[in-house]
Amino acid sequence: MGITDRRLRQKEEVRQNIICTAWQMVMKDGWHALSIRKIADAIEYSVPVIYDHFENKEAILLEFSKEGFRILSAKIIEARDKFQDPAEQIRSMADAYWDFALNNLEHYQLMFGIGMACCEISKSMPEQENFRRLVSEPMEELAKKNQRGDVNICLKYHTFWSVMHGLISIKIVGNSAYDTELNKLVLDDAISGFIKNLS
Amino acid sequence: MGITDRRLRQKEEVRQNIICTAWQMVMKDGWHALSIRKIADAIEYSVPVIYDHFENKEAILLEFSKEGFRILSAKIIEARDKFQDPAEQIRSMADAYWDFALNNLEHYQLMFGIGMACCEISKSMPEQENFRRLVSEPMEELAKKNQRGDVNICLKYHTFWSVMHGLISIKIVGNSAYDTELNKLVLDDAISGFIKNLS
DNA sequence: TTACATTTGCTAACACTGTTAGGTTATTTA
DNA sequence: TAAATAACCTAACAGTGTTAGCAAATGTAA
Repeated sequence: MGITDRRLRQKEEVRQNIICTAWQMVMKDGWHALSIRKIADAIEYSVPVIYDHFENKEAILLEFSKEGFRILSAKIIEARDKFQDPAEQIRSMADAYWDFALNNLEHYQLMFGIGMACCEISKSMPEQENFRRLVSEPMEELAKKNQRGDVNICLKYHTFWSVMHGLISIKIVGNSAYDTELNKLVLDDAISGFIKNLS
Repeated sequence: MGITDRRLRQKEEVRQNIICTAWQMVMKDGWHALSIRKIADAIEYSVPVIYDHFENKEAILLEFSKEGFRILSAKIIEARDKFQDPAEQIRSMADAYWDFALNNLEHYQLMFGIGMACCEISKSMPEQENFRRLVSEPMEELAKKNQRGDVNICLKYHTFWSVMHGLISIKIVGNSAYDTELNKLVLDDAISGFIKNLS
């Protein structure tokens, strides 16, 4: 009885050791630097031992993804319970979501699969700058037309792109969980609101 | 003269051949299945020839990212020029953006780095379902409070998440191109509009 | 205490990956 | 015809995830 207990405990310890070591690697050099061999080296076990605890490398990364959702949920609850008014609750939860993503960047990236190949887009990519200009121009025009000298076009551009990109990212990652028609409705809804805000 | 011309032409042909073959692979098995060796095999050249045309594997993928931006820009222009009214232009551009992303999924993924590890989130991930419920509840409450039986909570949840996720994705990928303060403003702006729409 | 069974852990290999050094062959220029 | 250059290949380096098969330690039962 006690013997099997201890064994299970020791096995769990090794498992935690794997996760902990893996996380240190992800934090230090990013998720792409994670390697089964390096983990095995660090925990001073041979490689196949890792496979006694995890089916494959992806399963380890999935662990962090799940952990991320757990942390996020906790933060969301905490934020919600600060208020009674539902509008305030939503605002508070949005803040919590935002803070979580920024403070747990690695978690968030693994949760939603952000930043794989073709990173470093930001620097000197004329294609992106061109796109930005194209989208901004009509916004500027609309603002001018409505005598809205106060609006920050750069900000509006970001809002616009965020709505678009966010919706699409979610559709791609969580494929077919919700149908395209609904997503289109969300888009129309969001963009209508966007334009209204600019008028 | 003509000789160097032909050489340049032939070199360009090989380059195009590499890109074309690589793209076929990406379309067939996804970007993760892309392999320098497989490309070399397909174009019937040895591996180092690839490196005469591209610095590394990422450079090939970057080519598709750039191509994606070119296609998107063209679509955006096309959509814009259908209208004179800027509000209509924005709406049209949003539609074009949407269509582009759905019709050029591989391009879009490479452009913004979506869907790396930890895919297949959709299926049976209680953590995500839990999160969805948590976020939806106050929305439902707010709608009820304002006697808005018409609003689709599922839709609102998606809009909410899209704004959040989109903003954050962009911040992560295009790191430090725009400062955090601006992004926070965008968030507040978007969420305020969101709540207003729900009242 | 001995014999068997089970768990645990390892070595070594398979089949890949991106990348590059160095040499060979063919083509072009002087 | 000889030197220079470009084109191209072989073979290797240093990794990667994953697994088959074996050895040793540990537990259980006779």
